[in-house]
Amino acid sequence: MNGKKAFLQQDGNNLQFSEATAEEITRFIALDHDLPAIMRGLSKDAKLAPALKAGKGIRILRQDPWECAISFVVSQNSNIPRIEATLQKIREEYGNALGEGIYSFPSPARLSQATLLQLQKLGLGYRAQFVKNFADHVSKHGDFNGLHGKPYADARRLLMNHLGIGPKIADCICLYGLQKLEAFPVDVWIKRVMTSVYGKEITRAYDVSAEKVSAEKIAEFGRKRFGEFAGYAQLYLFQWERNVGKK
DNA sequence: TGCCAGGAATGCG
DNA sequence: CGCATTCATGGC
Repeated sequence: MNGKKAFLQQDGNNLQFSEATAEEITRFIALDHDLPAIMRGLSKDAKLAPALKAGKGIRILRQDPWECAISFVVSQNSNIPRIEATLQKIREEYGNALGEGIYSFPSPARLSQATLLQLQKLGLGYRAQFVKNFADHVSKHGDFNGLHGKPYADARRLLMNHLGIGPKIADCICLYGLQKLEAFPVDVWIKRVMTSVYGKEITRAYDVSAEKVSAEKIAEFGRKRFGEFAGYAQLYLFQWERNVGKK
């Protein structure tokens, strides 16, 4: 976090942390999001309420936009264990050693020094080219072109100009990196849970069978249905769907 | 052991 | 546009 290591652990209602300030922790886990108010608003949707209840307390993090972007570019068409392993390799290979086996996430300048071949050797597959292009661009231009100050729709569109960033990953960057809480990323899990929970409504809204509706339609549906905190609805639905079948 | 993975680019009609 | 195919690799 912020190029340093930090430790955080929850003990009941008590949050314990070290090697970071309360302000840093508060910012990272976004305690400024008024979760009770957000839950009150979203739970007016009776179909969403079970997911909210099951995942009670889950929060959207405030991640560094750069790290967030690379992380989600790496995530595309992959699985979570592999994604975590790959990101760990990137940190070990190009980040700074912080002790205790912990490494910082590399800066854009540092990561752009990696060659395409080196990135491919980390197991990135075809995503290596996307990471390379994006690292080169950000290290050259220095920022995200002031994306923070732009409205959600503009930020999303600008992100999608980059190779390897489509609708879903742009939405994840908007949500977790830029704190555009109305973003509603649609992946395979969200597609599944949305068609099973809101199939009727989606069919009515778009006049296509719920199974055939495109990801972009579901994203639009989610934003309209859940409003300014659609991203929170997405997160709870995602967790809910992934935990189906588990205790 | 083949199917699937927190998708996106590309090409086609 | 909207749809189908292709992409590189590892987890299970």
